[in-house]
Amino acid sequence: METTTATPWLSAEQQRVWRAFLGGTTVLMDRLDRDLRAAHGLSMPEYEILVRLSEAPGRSIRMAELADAVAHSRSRVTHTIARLERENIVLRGQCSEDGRGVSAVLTDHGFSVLEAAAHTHVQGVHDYLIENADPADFEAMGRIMQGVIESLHGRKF
Amino acid sequence: METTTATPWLSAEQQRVWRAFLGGTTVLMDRLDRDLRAAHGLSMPEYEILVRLSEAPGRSIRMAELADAVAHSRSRVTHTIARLERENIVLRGQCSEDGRGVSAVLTDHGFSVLEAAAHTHVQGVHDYLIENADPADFEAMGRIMQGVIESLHGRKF
DNA sequence: AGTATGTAGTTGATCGTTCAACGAGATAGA
DNA sequence: TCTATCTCGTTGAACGATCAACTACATACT
Repeated sequence: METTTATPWLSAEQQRVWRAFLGGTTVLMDRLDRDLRAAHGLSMPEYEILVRLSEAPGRSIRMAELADAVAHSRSRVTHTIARLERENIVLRGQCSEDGRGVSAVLTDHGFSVLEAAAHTHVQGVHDYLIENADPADFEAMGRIMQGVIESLHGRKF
Repeated sequence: METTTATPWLSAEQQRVWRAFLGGTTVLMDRLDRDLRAAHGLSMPEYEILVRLSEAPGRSIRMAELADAVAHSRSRVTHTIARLERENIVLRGQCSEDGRGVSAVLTDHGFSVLEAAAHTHVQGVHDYLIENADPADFEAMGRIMQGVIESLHGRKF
């Protein structure tokens, strides 16, 4: 007789946690995004990209690498960088060593926008997430999400 | 002398956790969404709405209440329900007791779509998230996200 | 009753993301 | 060298979310 693998249903408790996760990430991301937009005209995805650029040598990263770092599609990064370029926050540079390569570079203006935005963002993360969280719980969440990344994103980040 | 409240910077460890959270939710949601779309033509937001409807008395919830339950704007819910209505998964009903009220109702066809989708979804949540997570860590994440919801979503969910 | 204010839900424009298709340069094999 | 095949990055169309404006009904006040 054949054994069909039954779908492993979630326990009531697991379901409760999963829903809290869904709802929590929704309101948290939404709020951080709104705060950033209101104060600096920057969306969360844009902000994340700028952070990566600011930390890279030469404040410059190749498009594909950038896409991988923030886990967005290449197309998405192309569009996002195009928008940021229009605002003079980043610029595109030809990549030496690879004729196809294009790298995004954070401008000085972009860097100062990011510096300002970082305050808003970090304050939000602190107030909405860290403030009322038990540090041990916070660590636990880190372990879990790190595991998720490793299993779904081919061991990156 | 005046004391300006300094931005409470994140520790290296907190930053590590926060980035894992950002990256993890991105790849996790993306994957769950893709699985659902590929197998049942349903997005995550759509799926969440159907779950709420399926649990409600009469498989029916008023638009505003639904919007609040999934933490989406009313406009967004209107559009989403409109799409689902086109596919005969939900239908709109006039709400008795309130002339303005409209309630979304899950159709029988919608219910069977949801039943099928639930297998895919739950399997995903299990495989990508729960499987390799320590149960205590998982509980910890639940506490944190519950706290986030309570502070940002006016104590709902 | 009549007016003002608030809430429910919708609409259409705009903006950001996804998707499929593409051009161009790199890489590997015959 | 020639020709696959792969990766890089872009493009434009389609789709979904956001936003401001709006209609219609409800509620509260006078």
